[in-house]
Amino acid sequence: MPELPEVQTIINGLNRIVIAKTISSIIEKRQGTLVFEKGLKICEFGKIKSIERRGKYIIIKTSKDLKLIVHLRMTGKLIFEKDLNNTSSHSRAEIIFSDKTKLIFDDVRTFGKIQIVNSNEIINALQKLGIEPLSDEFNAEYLKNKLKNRKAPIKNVLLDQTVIAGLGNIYVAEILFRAKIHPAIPANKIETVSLKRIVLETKNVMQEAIKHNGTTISDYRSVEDKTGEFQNFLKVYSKKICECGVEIQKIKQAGRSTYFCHKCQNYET
DNA sequence: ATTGCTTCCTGAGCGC
DNA sequence: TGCGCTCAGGAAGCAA
Repeated sequence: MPELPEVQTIINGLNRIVIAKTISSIIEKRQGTLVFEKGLKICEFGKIKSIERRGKYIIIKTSKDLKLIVHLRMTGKLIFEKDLNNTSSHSRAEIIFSDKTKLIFDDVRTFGKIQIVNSNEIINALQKLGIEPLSDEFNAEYLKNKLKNRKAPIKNVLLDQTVIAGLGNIYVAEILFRAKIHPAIPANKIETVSLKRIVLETKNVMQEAIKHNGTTISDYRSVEDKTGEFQNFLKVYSKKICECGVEIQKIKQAGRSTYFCHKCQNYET
């Protein structure tokens, strides 16, 4: 499931491969994958001018003042393909370039979408996003302020994209393990010294995961169709035994599985 | 304002 | 081999 490091890896790949290519057409292979801004008239898509990330969103800007806003959700992939005759098993949309290459949006579970809007259009979901975990503004003070009225478990609140943009289930588990924080502690009960560890480990985990091209548990692939390597560095997510020798606990929080070590992650604020 | 439940969807893995 | 069941989960929409 693509989270910030996977999305960043994809963007790095796109910037190597498809920047400046001219889009000749975009083909929808499964209805509902492409979402056009209401009333938008498109004559030409233009050239790919820039590719940026915000949270888990990929924002592709073109020379014809359009934005393609891609969200991969659970199983979405953007795979570059040199042969127009080739496709993939779950191709949902294909961005065709004038040089007879294409970018395939492949998505098994079909939750992913590509929104196509005017470059000046402000997307509600993007506007509501919290700050980027790798920015300097993400610090203990920011977190303390954001969490002060949140009594939900810290695990759930860290997954809230309006608090921090880009974390998902795998990385939150790893961050809380490294910060030695129990996932069920109410967010507003966590002391500043612990918040500082969360901030530090969030940045560490994000940087290390980007360095290793993200985490592939099952579906995630880079633009070049390669797996990430950070799965080799995971300490708790989908693990059975902690490195301390104790059995990893698996619980449900807000409908999602949480992995943690009850010995290393004490229920202390 | 905050929280949690449901929904979308397909394929893998499991027991029988 | 194949059937039916459970699980995986990001975020929108909704009710409380």
